[in-house]
Amino acid sequence: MGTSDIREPIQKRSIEKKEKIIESGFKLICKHGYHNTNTAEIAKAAGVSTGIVYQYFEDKHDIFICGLEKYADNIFYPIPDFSNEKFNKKDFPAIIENLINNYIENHKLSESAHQEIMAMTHSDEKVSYYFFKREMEITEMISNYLSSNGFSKENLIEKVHVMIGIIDNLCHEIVYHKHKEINYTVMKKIVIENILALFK
Amino acid sequence: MGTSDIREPIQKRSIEKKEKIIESGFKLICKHGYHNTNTAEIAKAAGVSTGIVYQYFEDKHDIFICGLEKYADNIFYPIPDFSNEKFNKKDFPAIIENLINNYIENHKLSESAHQEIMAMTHSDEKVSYYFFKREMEITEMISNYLSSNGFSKENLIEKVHVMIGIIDNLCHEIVYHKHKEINYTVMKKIVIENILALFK
Amino acid sequence: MGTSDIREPIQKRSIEKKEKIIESGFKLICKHGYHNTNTAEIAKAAGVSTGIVYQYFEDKHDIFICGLEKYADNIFYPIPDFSNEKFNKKDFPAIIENLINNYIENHKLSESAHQEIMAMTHSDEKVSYYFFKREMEITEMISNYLSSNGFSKENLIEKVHVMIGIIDNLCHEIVYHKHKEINYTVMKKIVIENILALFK
Amino acid sequence: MGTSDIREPIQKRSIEKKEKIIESGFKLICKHGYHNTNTAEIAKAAGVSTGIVYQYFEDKHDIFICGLEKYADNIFYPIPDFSNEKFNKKDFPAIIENLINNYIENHKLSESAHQEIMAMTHSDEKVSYYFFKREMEITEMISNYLSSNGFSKENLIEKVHVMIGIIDNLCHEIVYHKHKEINYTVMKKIVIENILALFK
DNA sequence: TATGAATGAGTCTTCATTCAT
DNA sequence: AATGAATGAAGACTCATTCAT
Repeated sequence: MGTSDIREPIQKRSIEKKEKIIESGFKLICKHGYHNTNTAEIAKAAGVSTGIVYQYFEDKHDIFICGLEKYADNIFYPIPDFSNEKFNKKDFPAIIENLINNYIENHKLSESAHQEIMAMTHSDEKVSYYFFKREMEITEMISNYLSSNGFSKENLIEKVHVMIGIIDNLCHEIVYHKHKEINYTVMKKIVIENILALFK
Repeated sequence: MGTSDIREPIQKRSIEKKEKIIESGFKLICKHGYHNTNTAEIAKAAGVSTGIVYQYFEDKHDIFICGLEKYADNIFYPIPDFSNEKFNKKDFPAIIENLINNYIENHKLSESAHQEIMAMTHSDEKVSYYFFKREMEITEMISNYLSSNGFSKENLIEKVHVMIGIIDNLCHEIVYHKHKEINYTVMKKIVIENILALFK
Repeated sequence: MGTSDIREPIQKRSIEKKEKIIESGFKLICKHGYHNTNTAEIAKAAGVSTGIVYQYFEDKHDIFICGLEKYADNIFYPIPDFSNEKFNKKDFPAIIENLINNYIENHKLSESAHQEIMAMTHSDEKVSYYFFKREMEITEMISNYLSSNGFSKENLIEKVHVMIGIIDNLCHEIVYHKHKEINYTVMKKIVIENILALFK
Repeated sequence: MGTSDIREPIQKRSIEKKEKIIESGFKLICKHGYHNTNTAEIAKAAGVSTGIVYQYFEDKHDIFICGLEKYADNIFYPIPDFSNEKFNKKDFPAIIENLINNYIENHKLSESAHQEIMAMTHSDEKVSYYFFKREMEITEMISNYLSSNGFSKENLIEKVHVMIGIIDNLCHEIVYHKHKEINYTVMKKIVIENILALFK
């Protein structure tokens, strides 16, 4: 009846428990899909009873959203390790390569999370909202970074957005080993060159 | 599983009925998601009884796979309208633009099918297999086309694959209007230039 | 998702099945209380599966309401067996006695239904609405009957309402044998005299 | 069941705490219904932890019964404010009116308690027992009072019982405003006259 | 072939009660 | 004595699949 009796844990033990549920739940959902994961499994994986789950979360969906908020940074678009210092134009290739490697690492960590989230994007407004917001945030962040390093502002947003897409695709290929016909070392090289061309 | 009692319809009426179920089912599943679509809805949309569905299909999953096989060509990677004739290098930009427009049209038609399929890709081996296979087929098809038009075979597969990814991303952006910050006309222009650069 | 997929049975078999669920459900709920009766029990008592219950009814509550609508006439206030003919003033005592006997019969039949319904009256608007409406209907029906037989219209509604209350109490006493200290034959006689005095 | 570990509080603080739980619990249960009130709410309303509840009470049901025992006097049948002095026959109407007003006050205070208790009466033997016992006690008390004031003992119990029922109904009507068609001032007048007639 | 009524296992969620602290 | 986190059994409801007709 009340709007929500969700308890916000204060004690360290409880906080850890809540974190554990988010972690286990999000992991399972990402691995097997939202609908193929039930609350009993989540509770079991987190080492708690089913009941306690509902003291910390509204419902199953809430667990997923919490996981999204918690891990999204690392899943979608890792915040580039931009030092505040200006970079030299000749370092740009290295910076791109670094960015790519970061992405790949993240994709490896997040396993299938990315795809599950993409999946829910079109049937779940909350997921969709979060995903798109995050995508734009990172686009703007990179744009600003490049802009403050002397890159032309003209169509910068669009260029960065294209770049992110390219990198994202590359990562998927590499992490999920989608096609044996593709030589990933070559592909990576091509991607870098392509991005450099993009910013001329 | 095991021996099945699935009837392969011979009569025209029956064939049409089966096709209708595939069409309705696939459409609904793509629109609302696999788990948000139930067999009753599918049957109703197809104008048949729930019972008959199980005479044509193993189970609900089977309907989706059949839809995948039937419509995937148009959803994922439309077969480029390559005439067998050689093309002139100076026509390449136009060909690319054409390819992009084709893609966009297809995405519009298939609405959210693409995302739903991607979603199931990681929890469903059959979907995954079909998707990856198809992706590679089209990559090779385009590669061959370019190769036979004088493009260097060196890393061609990889280049084409990168290109497809870029186009795919562009289409998503345009079709789903994901971000209001992005100017899609500009983005499209950038993508074309970028692809041209890719093949130098 | 749709507003309701409740099926209205057309075939005789199905209609009977729906009736059976209402009957079993209402009986159980009245006997053990709404919260002490679960859907599995209702289904079992009706000789059907739990699933089918939800094809005919919105939810458990709906079953109860249907039972209410179906049986309420007999439970609360049986429609008095008023012939259209005028009655002679000297027959009034007999008519009252008849009314009382009718009530008692009904209470016996409905067992504890009456109390369960009263119980839900204050936490369930639908039940409450139905109950009060019915109560007034019968009050007005009797008022009209008496009025058309020459009884003064002055405060007639109120008098009838008081009368109904008296009869209702008497029935409860008699049917539930609430108190061994009470001589029910005597009580009944007193009630009749009291009602006569009411209408002078 | 069996031996219990229920602690009977001795210290003043504890006694107060137990009283508070009874009060809060009984109030909530009467207001929202037994099944719509959970122990967490009761504990919260009483300003104690959920755990402590089970040191003072067997279970949730026990809280309600304790409330019943504690407050029933005021809910069901308020002890008439009979002075021991004899009353004059001509004061009888005033005494009746006083009794009625007392009842109405009590009903207003107890809100829906009465109905909730009636509700549980038929699915709960303990409640039932207590309720019926109490009802008879008050009947006898009033009977004795009237008897000692010169009223004939013949069928006195039954008459008083009928009277209590009439008053009870009146109170319900007035307190819950059940029907807008009824003029309560008139109804009250009729009831008084009716009761006077009952005792001639 | 076709229907759609029927099944019942499976899922989310609640809550009385217990227990570690 | 007290807390409130934790338990887990129980219940409402859904839906893929089967079956009587």
